[in-house]
Amino acid sequence: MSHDNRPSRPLELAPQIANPCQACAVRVHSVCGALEPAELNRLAAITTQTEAEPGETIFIEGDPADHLFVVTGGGVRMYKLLPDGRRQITGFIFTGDFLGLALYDNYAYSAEAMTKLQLCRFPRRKLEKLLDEFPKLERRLLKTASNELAAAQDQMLLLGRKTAREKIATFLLSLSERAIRRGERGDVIALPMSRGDIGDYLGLAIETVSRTFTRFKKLGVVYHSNPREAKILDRETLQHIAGMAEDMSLTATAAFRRR
Amino acid sequence: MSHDNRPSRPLELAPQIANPCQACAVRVHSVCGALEPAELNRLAAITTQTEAEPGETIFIEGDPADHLFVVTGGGVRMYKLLPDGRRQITGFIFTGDFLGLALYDNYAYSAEAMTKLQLCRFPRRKLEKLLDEFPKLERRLLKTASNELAAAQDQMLLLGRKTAREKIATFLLSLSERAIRRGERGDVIALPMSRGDIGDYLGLAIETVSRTFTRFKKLGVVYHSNPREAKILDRETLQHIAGMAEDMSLTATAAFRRR
DNA sequence: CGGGACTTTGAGCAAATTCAACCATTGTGG
DNA sequence: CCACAATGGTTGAATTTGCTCAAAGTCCCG
Repeated sequence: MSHDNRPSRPLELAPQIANPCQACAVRVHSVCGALEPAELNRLAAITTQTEAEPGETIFIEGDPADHLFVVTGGGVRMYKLLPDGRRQITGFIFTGDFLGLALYDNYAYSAEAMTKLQLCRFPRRKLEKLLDEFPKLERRLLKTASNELAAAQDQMLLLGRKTAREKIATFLLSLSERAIRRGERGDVIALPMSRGDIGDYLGLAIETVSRTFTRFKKLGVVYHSNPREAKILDRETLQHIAGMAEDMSLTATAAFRRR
Repeated sequence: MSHDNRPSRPLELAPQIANPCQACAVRVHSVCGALEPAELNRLAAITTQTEAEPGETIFIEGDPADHLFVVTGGGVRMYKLLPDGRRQITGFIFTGDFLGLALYDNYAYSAEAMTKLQLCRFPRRKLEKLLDEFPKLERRLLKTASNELAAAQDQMLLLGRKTAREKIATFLLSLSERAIRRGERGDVIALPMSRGDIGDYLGLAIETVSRTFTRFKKLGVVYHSNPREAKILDRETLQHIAGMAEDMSLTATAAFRRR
């Protein structure tokens, strides 16, 4: 258990030799992509590159929200806890994603590295100053927030109204879509998170996650070479199981049904 | 069923005699509060005041997101549907709240009037132009989005990990806190939504909502003079049942527990 | 080779849902 | 003004989904 690893320390490397943002591979996918190369210097000036080990805590719910982050490599789980230890993972974050979007004084959730992690860290105060200067950046952040809000609503639908099978199917498909969006192949999916993480993300017990995976495997829908990888064999069926909420915008007729 | 009432029509009143925003009672509580009285004219110029009847649809998930709204009177439910009609209510919105925060092309959810409703309607394009002009407004919107994101995460915790009793207790307390924040009394709570709405908001069957209310009543925690009103008799116990996730920031020790 | 963490599988159980009546309130037409 | 339909809410019984508890299997690392 590595929760006593408090927020990470600056990287050992010399930080500002050249502008690290210029060379950053994930820039285009992330908020930083809103800025012109010339403007990037201003961003680079307030950036500290840091790392974290698997299991290490980036910040804890309730901590003063002094920093915002961009993940430049690795995966993060965000979560909230109940006093008795029950945990809800509110999201997984991967390379290129923004972490810590909170314009309030304290983090609303905790964040932990799932894998070895590289991060860019921005002091919140300084970043807010930069927002005043570059409206483009602020607009981008607003769109990011808007995006996350939509994702959160999808997740509410999943948590509140989908069955275990539907939850797992939706989860696999959304990981697949995320991969495709990043130009990776969509059929072989890496699962950097544990069964427990998946359960706490989908509102299921760890055993239910495992059983459901097994069921999908027996159905021939998914194949696992090992627990940390899933290969989608029958996307059609998976989409069918997931409930296909995605098609809603097209059908729209269902909006007239009530239970 | 009144779902064929499509987006509402302009109010009968002469719209621009004086600046209606100047006199607006909910301004301070809402995004409009970000602007100086002088700047309000610009906002007023793109505003249309409209109304809607109970049950009337404001917009449907997937519709082009042409307008944003501020609720100036009444209550709204936002929801998403699965193709088979299962519904998840993603939030209730009341007087002073912003509706339709979506900087993308289509609404991510549907919105329906729960009560007789007054709204200010802003064309999205024009409002976005105004954002360029008034960074204050954009910052306010970003804070609003940030806020909603935090609320969405709380709701995920509730949906994924709380029991029926905890859900109902949390729901009552959050309605109470909202009322207090608005300067109303916190013990007598109006429930403008039906049991079905509450169930679809909390991820419960309608019968479970009803049974849990009855249980609370028998426990002497809550009293209902009628189904649309709840009076909190024993706030302590209610908070205890709710799981008190709110205190997390103080205790923090629980962050080290795992299941 | 052995310990530990994670995963899978099985059996029994419990919380919440479903199905089915019944009750209460409101509005309508005779 | 009353009867009664309609809507929404409550209550009960049976069922089910997913959880808990328990044990065994797998993989990784030292």
